[in-house]
Order: sequence, then C-alpha cells, then structure tokens
Amino acid sequence: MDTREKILSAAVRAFAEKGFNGVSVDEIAKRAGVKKALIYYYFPSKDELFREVWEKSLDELENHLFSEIEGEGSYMKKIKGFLKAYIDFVTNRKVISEVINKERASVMSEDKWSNLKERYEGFLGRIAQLIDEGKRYNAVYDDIDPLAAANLISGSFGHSEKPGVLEKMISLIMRGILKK
Amino acid sequence: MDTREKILSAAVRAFAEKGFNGVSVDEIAKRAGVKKALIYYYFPSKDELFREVWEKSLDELENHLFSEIEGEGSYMKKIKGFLKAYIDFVTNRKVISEVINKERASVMSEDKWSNLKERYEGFLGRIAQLIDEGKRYNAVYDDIDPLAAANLISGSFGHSEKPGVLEKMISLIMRGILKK
DNA sequence: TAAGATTTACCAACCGGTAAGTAAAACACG
DNA sequence: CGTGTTTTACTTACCGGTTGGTAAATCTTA
Repeated sequence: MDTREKILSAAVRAFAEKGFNGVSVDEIAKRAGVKKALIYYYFPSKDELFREVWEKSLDELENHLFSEIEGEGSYMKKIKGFLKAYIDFVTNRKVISEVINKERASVMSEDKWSNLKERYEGFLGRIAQLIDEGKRYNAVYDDIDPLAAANLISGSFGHSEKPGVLEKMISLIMRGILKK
Repeated sequence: MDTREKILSAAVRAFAEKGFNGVSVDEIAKRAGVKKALIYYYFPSKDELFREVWEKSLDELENHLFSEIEGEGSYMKKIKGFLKAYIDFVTNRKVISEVINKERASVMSEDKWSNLKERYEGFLGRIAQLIDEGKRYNAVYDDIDPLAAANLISGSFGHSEKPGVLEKMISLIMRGILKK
C-alpha cells in the first residue's frame, strides 16, 4: 500500500468515527503515520480529501450491490440478491458503511458538497430503477413508488449495531414491496 | 421569550444546519443576538448546550407522536395515527427533525453522548412497544420484529426533501407491518 | 445597594494551509 | 559508464485566524 492509499485509509476510518468536522488533518496524518504537510502534497485540501473518500466509498458500495446481481434470474431473485448483498456490505464493510451514514445528512444539505449529493442521488436512482424494473416484471407491487423504496433501503444504513435487526428491517421492506 | 430560550432556539437552528462540530459557540451567540460569554453564563459548556437541545428535541418529537394517539380506538388506528403524526412532525417541525437526523449517527456512536444514546433507545423502545401491542391486538403481522420496525420508521427521518416521498415511504412501511 | 444579567477583554490550544528546505531517486547525455 | 540536473517524496517550521472557555468589569433593576 503506497503513501496516498495509506492516507486515504486513515481518512476513511477517521471520518467514519468522528465525522468531517470532528477530525483534524493532523489527526489523519498521525493515524497514517505521516506528517500533515504530506497530506497537502497528495491532496489539495481537506475538502478534496473527503470528496475522494466519499466517492470511493460510494463506488465500492454501488459496485458491491450491483455487480453480484448482473447475472440471469428473475427480478424477484435480483431484488432479493440485492438486499442480501446490502446486508452483507453493512456487516462486513463497517467503516465504509459508517462514513456514508454519518456524513450523509451533511452531504445532502450543504452547498459545498452539491456534486457529492448528485452522486448519491444517482446511486438512489439506480436502486429506484431496479425496483421499477421489478414492477414491470411483476415482482413488485405496482403501486410502489420506486424512489421511496430506494430511500427506505438506503436509510437502513445507520442501524447496524444490534446483530439481526438489520436483517429483520430488510425482510420487512421485502414484504412491503415484493409480491408473495 | 427569555434569553435562555433565545440561545436554545438559535442553537437548535445552527446545529440543524451545520451539525455540532460545524458550528462555533460564537456563531450561536451571534444568531441569538448575545455575546458568547453569556452562553457560558447559562450553559456550562458547548457539550451541555447540545445535550439540552437534543433532549428537548426528542421530548417534542416523542410528545407529538404519542400524545395524539392516547385516546381510544383500535391499534390499527393508533399505529396509523402514529405514522400520520410522524409525517406531520417531519413536515412542520423541520428544524427539530433535522437536528435529530443530522446528529443521530454521532450521538449513537460517540462515547461522550452515551446518555443521549440511551435516551434515543428509549424512544425507539416506545415505538417498538406500540408495534408489539399492535401484534397482540391482531393489527400487526405476528412475525414482525418490533425493534426492526421502530428503526425503519425512525430511519425515514432524513429523506424529507422531495415532497410526497416521505408519505410513500410510510405507506410502504404500513404495508410491511399492518394487516390488510 | 445588593444580586442577577450582560459585556469586554483576554487566553492557550488548535485549526487548515503554506514556504522553504532536504535526501534520494530518476533522468539526460557525453 | 559517470556525472550533472531535474523530479519525487517527505519534513520542519511557521502563519493568521478560530476555537472553547474564563475572569473581571459594567450594566440593570428591584
């Protein structure tokens, strides 16, 4: 792992724990075992560092969720596989899940993150599209609002503490949207 | 409105917009039209000020949700009324909704807010209890996990931007938990 | 004039960011 | 190959501004 990656890795852990404003550049530097000025050698600002952390995190999540359901199968199976992959990600990639969850409200409301907001809305849109296709293939109740379902799914992020609860939240969502 | 209340009112607005670490005590003072030192006359620290803001916000939310459904009526009606009150609160008390949503992840994970975490878990517990009673009175599917449902409902907080989406999220939850 | 309310002035620590320098690796070329 | 030159990776030391917090002085009003 080269230096740039070490900094990114320390940054995502720090941001996940304490949030963007709760962490100083110097603390990230210490976690990465480098001097603060070196961070400014690789990244133009704290904002840009966070931007890259957030984008990489969302890339990983989106890739994990959509790559596994690319194969054949009914839309019922696709959506179930998607939700299963979702549980798997929240369980096994906790740091990335936490950074997305912790900073989501700020990213979605503060002007300076407007491009990250668009990125996240694109992610929601892809989930909504999956649900919508499920409707056309008779797997999803046809009075379901796809974007509402997408928001509900992605909102389950935060509550991954007590084991088992997330699974039950997802199965509740499944009953709400999937036929039979 | 006395000075203390003016400070609290400015604080909840500031915390809702920028989060705990994104706002300085001096900015809260300026919004309240007082000098910073006066905040320390009424509150021992920024942490304690936030603590009171959070507790008051949760008190208002909990009171709004549970006071309206105290009357008679079936549990089906109670739970529907509860979810309707929820939509009403998120729509009409945006500042309070936002402060709860924006700082929830930090409150639930950082040690220094452990008492606020317990407070929030008590709130979730009350929702779960309502769902559980709904099960015993045949209004809720009996394989529903009450705490999972409570988490799902309270997680819908963040996504109140586009009007109408929240309502559709809630009706999706209703289909997931309520019989018929 | 006593007690509570508010302001002024201040502090040490920390913040994001920068300038200047250094050692070593990579490169250019006779 | 050897040697001068440029580039890369990284450190030290610093800057102006902001932070949460405090002590003491001043104002207000009963």
